[in-house]
Amino acid sequence: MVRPPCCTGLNVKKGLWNNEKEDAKIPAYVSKHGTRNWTEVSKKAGLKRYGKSCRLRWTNHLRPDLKHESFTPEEEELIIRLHAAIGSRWSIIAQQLPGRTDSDVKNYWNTKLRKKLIEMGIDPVTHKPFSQILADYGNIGGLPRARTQIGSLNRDLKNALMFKSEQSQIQPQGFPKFNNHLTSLVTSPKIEPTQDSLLSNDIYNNHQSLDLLAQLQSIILVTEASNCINHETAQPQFLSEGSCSSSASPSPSSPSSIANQVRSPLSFSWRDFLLEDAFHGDNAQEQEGLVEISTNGSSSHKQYEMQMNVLHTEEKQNLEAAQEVELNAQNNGLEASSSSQSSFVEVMLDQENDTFLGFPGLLEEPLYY
DNA sequence: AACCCTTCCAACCGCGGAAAT
DNA sequence: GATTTCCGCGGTTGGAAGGGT
Repeated sequence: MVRPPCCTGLNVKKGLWNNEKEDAKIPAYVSKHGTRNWTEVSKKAGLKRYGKSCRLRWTNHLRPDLKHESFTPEEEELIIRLHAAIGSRWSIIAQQLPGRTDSDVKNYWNTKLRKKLIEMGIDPVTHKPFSQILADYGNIGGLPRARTQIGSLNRDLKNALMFKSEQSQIQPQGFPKFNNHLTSLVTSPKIEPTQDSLLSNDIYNNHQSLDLLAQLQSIILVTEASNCINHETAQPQFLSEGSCSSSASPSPSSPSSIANQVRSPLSFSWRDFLLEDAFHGDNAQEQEGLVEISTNGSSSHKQYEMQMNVLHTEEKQNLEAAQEVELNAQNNGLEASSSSQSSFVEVMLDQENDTFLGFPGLLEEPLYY
């Protein structure tokens, strides 16, 4: 007993939506019946399109709340920063940009921002200057733990190196001269903004955005923490000793697509590398807390439910409670069939106003925009 | 005017998870 | 529980548009 196929026998149309009558049918139907079932929308609105195609047309073009003007510098900055924090999770990034779709953001990144960063000498994947990557590339070669992690430089780096080699002006430190609005941005919240910088408008200057960044970074950590719990034995070389529950065993019943990604020894990831440092936090001066993050053990990042319960270490009761939860988390990790897992990460907090500063080691280094 | 090249973006594709049956 | 469809996401691509020669 299975669902009947929705579109068999239908003479389904593909390609551009250049017929205004087609476009008009979707909003008319959606306003009456909503967007719950796109197959129904397609059928009942009389469109010879797959429901999926109708949904795409609606979400990317016909939705009344969409912005159609070009991206503002502020939006541009936000995209770059969020991309630095969470990578190409366009739907999450787009949620922070009212009126923009994931497709908008993705296209804008691929056509404009990526190139812009490359021309500035910044690797759009790691958000670090190519010169620093090269330096690190040399340094990392000497580190025992990283010997097998370094593969080849990515295509962008190569392109940029070619691009830079064509430039007659070479900057002393290997940094290009910046001449656009991104020039003076420094992303670390710990660094004082210069007067002429755009940090006055910077997202780091309001706590709401800091919270957002915290959540987004948590996605990375939750994802990796989940990997850690489920697949520690499979990928021990990417995670520091002690950063995971050592008693956790892989969970065959809940395979994670992220965790299952085969990480070739040759495919070096800066995110993995930085994350590894994040678990080595050594910031005695910073007030540290514990962030409890609950996951449902599912593989996709969108499935995670996060609780950002900050527990100050100085509050003994909370700490004891946190330790108890941690213990439970470890126990849960032992259960392959457990539907709920927990893990802990350290965070840095601003003691005065109790706001999120970052994860130890993760964003301590400034980004170079 | 014709051709070529680049840019841009709308749409498609494939995947994984959820939901329906 | 098995099977199929639906939905949402990120990556990729085809082709229109624009600019240069």
